Amino acid sequence: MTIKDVAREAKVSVASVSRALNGGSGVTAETMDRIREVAARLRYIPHGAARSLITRRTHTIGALLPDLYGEFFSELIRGIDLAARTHGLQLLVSSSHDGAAEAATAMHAMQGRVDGLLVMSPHADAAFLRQNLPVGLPTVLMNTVLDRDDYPALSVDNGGGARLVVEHLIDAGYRRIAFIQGPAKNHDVAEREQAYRDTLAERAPGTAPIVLPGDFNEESGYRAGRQLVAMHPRPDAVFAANDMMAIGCMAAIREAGLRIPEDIAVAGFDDVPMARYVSPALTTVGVRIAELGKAALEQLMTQIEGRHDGTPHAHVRMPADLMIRASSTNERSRKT
Amino acid sequence: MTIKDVAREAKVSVASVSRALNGGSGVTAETMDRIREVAARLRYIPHGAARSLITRRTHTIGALLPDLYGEFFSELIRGIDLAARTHGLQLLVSSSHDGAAEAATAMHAMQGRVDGLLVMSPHADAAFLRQNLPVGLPTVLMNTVLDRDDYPALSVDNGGGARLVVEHLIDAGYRRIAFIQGPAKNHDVAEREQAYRDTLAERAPGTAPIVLPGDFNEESGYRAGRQLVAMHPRPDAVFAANDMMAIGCMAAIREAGLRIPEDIAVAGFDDVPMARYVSPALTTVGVRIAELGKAALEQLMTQIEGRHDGTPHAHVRMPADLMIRASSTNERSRKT
DNA sequence: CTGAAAGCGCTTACAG
DNA sequence: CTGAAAGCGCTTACAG
Repeated sequence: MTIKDVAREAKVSVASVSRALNGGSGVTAETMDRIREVAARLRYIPHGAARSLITRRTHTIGALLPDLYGEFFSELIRGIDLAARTHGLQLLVSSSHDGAAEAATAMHAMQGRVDGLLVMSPHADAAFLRQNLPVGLPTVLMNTVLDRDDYPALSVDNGGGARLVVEHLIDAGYRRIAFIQGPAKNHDVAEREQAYRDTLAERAPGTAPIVLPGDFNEESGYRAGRQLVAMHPRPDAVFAANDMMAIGCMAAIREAGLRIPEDIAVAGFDDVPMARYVSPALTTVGVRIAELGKAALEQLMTQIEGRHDGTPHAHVRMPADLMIRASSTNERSRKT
Repeated sequence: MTIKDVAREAKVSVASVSRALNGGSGVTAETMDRIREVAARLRYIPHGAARSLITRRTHTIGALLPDLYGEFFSELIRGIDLAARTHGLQLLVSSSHDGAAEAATAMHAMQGRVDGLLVMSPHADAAFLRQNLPVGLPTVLMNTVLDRDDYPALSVDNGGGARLVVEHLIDAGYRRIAFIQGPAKNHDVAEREQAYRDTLAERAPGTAPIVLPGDFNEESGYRAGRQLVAMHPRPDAVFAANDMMAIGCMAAIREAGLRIPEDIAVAGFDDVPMARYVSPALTTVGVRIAELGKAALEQLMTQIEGRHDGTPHAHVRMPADLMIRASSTNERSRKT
């Protein structure tokens, strides 16, 4: 069932069918009606690949993400999808690029299938991108390690968010503040840890950083919590690099018979929906993930539509908001 | 940068370039090496749409979903994506088809872009599908209203899961069991409600069903909870059509100064990750969503590869598991 | 092994 | 307004 079948059945050329079905300029009303009637009757649907080949437009954007699973990516995809819909775009997603080779393959697979690319990848350093991105394909980077480059980039303000948490804990009177790390090479985590160390040094000089390993999963937070409660002196607050670890850590603290936040305050990062529901509710950093996705897509659209003015692309930081909840607000606050 | 550029630079025909880059059978090792070297140097990447047009393969499958957001869809997409990766397939997602027209447009947009389609849509009745699905495109239905048709279908065993919940509550001694509905025209909800009514009639004859409206959002569960606690006689258990409403309902019960499960037991449906973390932990039905996605994709693959034997497609029900947690296990159980 | 040619399904100048 | 023709970038029989 192709445009030829419609043309034959309607007794016109394929050119007329094409015109009738694409707005109809250049055909009489009668011709158009007849063609449309035939197309509908034959259930003709234009072939996307063929159309893309000639129009150079796919009305699709690609999203290369480390994963599709979990609160964070669910929310990110939602933001991207919502914005994409307002532009009439489809979404081609690709995930789990464990290695650089896989990430490269995924990028290549986008060639000729998308009008632009949204990339969030731990492999996305400058050399890798230059080597593997289809040339000329508009691209926007998300949560990238690049501070400024040929590509526009948007990131969560990890440093700013972490700073707000540590300042809040210090203001609430906590001093021995531990940090639970995320995956080793994760750039977001590195920024959060750096801000933790810097803020501690600035606002509570003389207090030593206490850093525990983690991997973003709840279990690693639980393990860190077990270590934590056994320390001498015991930390009186813990800042986990994400919410799931903070929640795992809370379980370990409770198991040890300690109270939150009286004995140990807990804070996380991300503000996943669950953060509001755990008990006590978790103090955390809201990162407006959907907004990040939306902003990235809008930035991509200005590139696709050629509206970018050629100036170097700034690296936009999405603001992070401190969400103070019960896990860090001691009624009998030590300060004041 | 097309295959022609590579051919010119390597001083061969485009046919040889094509052969060298697709496995290399039919070219000498030297020719192949030279061509590949040139292709790499020129950073040539084949144009996906052009290749799809001639090979009739896109190595992409489409997923039409009502939404991309939330635990359920996140998990579903994860299952689909994981399975797709093992087959080397990309994923084209489309969501939020509020109306039938939008759903039709989304289906049409898949034509020529995917090798097969996974459809989960409230608009997916038989007539609509026959009218709008690209003819000849392998399709698998998920959570459909169709019991058996020309399309293979997979669903959560809503009835079985709901039955398990109600039986469990009755066995635990609860009798005045209320049900909180989901969105009006949702077929999953209808199946759950029917099983609730049936099981109640069978296992606790004479007890009247108590049905409250809801829309799957937490707030509607909260509102239902407020109604619930004000009833005379007050229900002693509530079964919400999904977990988020159950969680909202729990908040209302607690606010009324009542205990869970001593005064009112609560159960949900879905087993979202959060269900384990609320306090008390929520009794619910685990629906193996990722497995549903994976099974749907595998079913689609047998169709795409022409392995289907032509017999009518069965409607597969994915088993649902009762997860008994503290929200329904009264220490001082009335029965025993 | 290698290349010229046809063709996938469409759109769009170009004539008439 | 309408149609014949070229062409998008690729693959694959078909000859040589």
